[in-house]
Amino acid sequence: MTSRLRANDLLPIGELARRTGLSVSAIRFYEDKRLVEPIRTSGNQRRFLRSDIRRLSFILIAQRLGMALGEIDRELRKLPQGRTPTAGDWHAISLSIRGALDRRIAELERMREKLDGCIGCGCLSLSHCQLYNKDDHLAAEGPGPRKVLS
Amino acid sequence: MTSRLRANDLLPIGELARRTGLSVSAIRFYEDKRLVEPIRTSGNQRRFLRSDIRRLSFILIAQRLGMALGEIDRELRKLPQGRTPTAGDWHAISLSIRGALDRRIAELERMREKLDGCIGCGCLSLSHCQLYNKDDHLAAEGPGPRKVLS
DNA sequence: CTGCAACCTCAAGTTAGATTGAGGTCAAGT
DNA sequence: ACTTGACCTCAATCTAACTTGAGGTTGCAG
Repeated sequence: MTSRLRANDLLPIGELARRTGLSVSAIRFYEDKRLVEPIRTSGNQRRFLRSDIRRLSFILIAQRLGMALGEIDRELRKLPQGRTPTAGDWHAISLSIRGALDRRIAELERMREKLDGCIGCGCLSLSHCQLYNKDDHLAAEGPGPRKVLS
Repeated sequence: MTSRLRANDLLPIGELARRTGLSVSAIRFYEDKRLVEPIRTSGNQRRFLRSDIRRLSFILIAQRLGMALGEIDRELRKLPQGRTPTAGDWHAISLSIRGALDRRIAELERMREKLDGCIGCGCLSLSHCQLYNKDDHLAAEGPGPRKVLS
């Protein structure tokens, strides 16, 4: 409870885990995927910037919105290199995921309409049912039968 | 092009694959998971009922709605044993997945509202942001950090 | 009756997103 | 100096949803 862990304001991995709710192993995994890039102490221990808390929070939020780590990475790369992101930087990224969210909702709503048509006719038949339409491939989420739906 | 493959109206696996757009291996995989239960010829080849086309179509549709095979299995088990499902049977199941779809859309809409709050404040901070709220664990879809979000 | 496509089984590989474990090091308190 | 907890790496394991491949059989057309 004593040592204030100031030391240039860098956080060890356990601290970051505590503050984000992520597990230590998950954070290391994200480093592997280059979603965070901590510096190292002379003793080879990771040290994170305070702004990485927000970075990891963003990852958690984006995942809940259904984004894959790859997409999240792409968003995060829009952040400025070299300087700590400002509220404005995060704001821009938030707007971008708001767009993704809108599209996902719209997709599901289209599915719902089609399903309603199907409930009406009771069909569920590949040859007639609108629900099975390879062209609007909404299957961006979840594994699914890869060959067929991707 | 000659042999009519009537023979009691049973379909070999390749036919079923052709008609559903699934791969042969995927259908075998689904049999493994007991999502379809074909009978066998004396030579140990699978033979499917015509109604299995619809059954597999349902699987495809439900997957696009974001359902996992396990859930889909649970739905399919509501179908009558022993007799070929009627349009009414499928209708009931469609209603049930319509409910699931509604819930998913509602969840995403709640996320959107929260995100809007966040865009307003530009925070994305775990300690203040509503978006990070462990209690409404919407993370029913996609992998995500299991320990944290499930 | 032969050829060949379509079928069979079973084991291993794939991707995403992590977790778990073994074996070892670092650093802070006493 | 010692102990202990936090940290390190690296390899293996897990789930979902399949695919791929090896090696072998079936069944229908000619």
